[in-house]
Amino acid sequence: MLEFWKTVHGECPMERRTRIKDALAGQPGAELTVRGWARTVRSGKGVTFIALNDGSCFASLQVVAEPVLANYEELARLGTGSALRVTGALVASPAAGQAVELAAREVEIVGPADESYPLQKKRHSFEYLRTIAHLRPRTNTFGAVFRVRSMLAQAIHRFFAERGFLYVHTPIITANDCEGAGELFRVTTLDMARPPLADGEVDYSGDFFGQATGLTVSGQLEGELCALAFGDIYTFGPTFRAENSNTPRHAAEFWMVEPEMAFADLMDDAALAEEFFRYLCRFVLDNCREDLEFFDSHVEKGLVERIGRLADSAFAMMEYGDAIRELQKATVTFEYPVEWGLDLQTEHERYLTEQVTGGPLFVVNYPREIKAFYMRQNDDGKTVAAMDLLVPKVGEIIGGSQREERLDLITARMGEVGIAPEGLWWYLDSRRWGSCPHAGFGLGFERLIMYLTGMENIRDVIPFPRTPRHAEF
RNA sequence: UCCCCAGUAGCUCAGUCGGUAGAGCAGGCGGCUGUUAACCGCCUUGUCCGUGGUUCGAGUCCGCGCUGGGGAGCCA
Repeated sequence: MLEFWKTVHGECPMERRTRIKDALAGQPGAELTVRGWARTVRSGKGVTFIALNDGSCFASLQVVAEPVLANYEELARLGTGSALRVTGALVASPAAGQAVELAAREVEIVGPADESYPLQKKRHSFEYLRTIAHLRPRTNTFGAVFRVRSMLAQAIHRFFAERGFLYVHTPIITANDCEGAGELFRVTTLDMARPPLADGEVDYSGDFFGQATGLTVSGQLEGELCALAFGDIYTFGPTFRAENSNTPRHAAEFWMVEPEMAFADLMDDAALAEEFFRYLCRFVLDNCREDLEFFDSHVEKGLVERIGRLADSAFAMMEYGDAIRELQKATVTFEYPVEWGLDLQTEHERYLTEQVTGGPLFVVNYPREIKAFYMRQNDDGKTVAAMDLLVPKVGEIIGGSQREERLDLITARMGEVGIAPEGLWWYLDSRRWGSCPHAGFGLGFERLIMYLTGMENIRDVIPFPRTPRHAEF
């Protein structure tokens, strides 16, 4: 390929760049070329310092430019944000603050940035940075967030791969409108100005798929089908909810991890969730240390210690019924009533995980009336084998259950809640032949990132977030 | 969707009792032998979110709208 390039262009492509992460770990004396963006430019009388960052790590490399450089005058007036190529020698830094710095021999201004560049070398509010989401990856905070996001995504695959779970790609376009997990975004090629009608309703029979379709709200049902073939599977992909939710914890487009295990019950499910969660805590401590230290000092004090405790300790578990009793004997007053049969409100969940256990807490075996049709009915006739993992600040981060594997019981339950079995014939077939106990859960990927970085708004852990009225970028 | 709060210079914010605005940063000029979001001096910058009203006079008080944030619901 290189030979081909040379015959066409007559020269080599860009010489290999050294990533700043590697340059900072290098030994003095090394000659190298780095490329990146100026974070700050400080000019003294006879020397200019440029903090150069290429996103490969949190830290910037200090480039030292002296007046002997041909374009020194230009460099001394360089604006924050400029893209540069710097070739020079790595030298031990005579000043405190960094072990090594790059003594520039040649600096090319690849892409200048003038004073109208919106990112300044000062603190900006997260709200403002959301309005310039196209530039915010170049900031300290968002650089760290998106590096951690990438590392966590890979850690998730590694966790499941190490345990023999099959990675399944479930459909993004779906005709399931009865999963009961939120409003669907419609997917259609019909003419929205003049849709075909039948009996006053939109007639989707002529639509692209011959029926009404939308974007998936969960890959669980298809995941279950694959679990009943491969044993242990997981999905990891985008999920869409058209709910008009305006909170720091909800987005219209987010990523969800959904493992599903055959021949497993609720306790197996909770055990997997706990092992998974603690693995990810340990992973970021071991692999994202520099970014975590930044979050610890600038976003949430004590973050590293909190995650460290989490990685080492067992999670608490509580029956729903015990949770109700715990709330009823609480001395604080709640806005919403506490009574067996009612769902736990955010204030209740926070009290349990923040005041009662002071850490992650599984609440299990909820009343059947407040949970989804596919959850396995317990022998008491009142509860289902559901579990929620609650964590301080973020609230519910995992929701899961053992699934109802008995055809007669799940069919009866669908009838009770008004879901037509015809639309889910394929799902019910899994209970018709070779059915077995199985269980799984859904983890909100962004909520995990929030919990492990201390970031408090989901819009700040997604590069280009989609929320009501926001689909820019 | 409901409740609460906010919107002032490019950015972060102050603005008292109603008397048409100010600081830091950014930017410009100058200074400084090595700085650490450098520092020092001087200079420039406004549809006070929009709209209607009260008033001699509104950034300030009131109504409506828009935008943002927080809380709630829904949930991951």
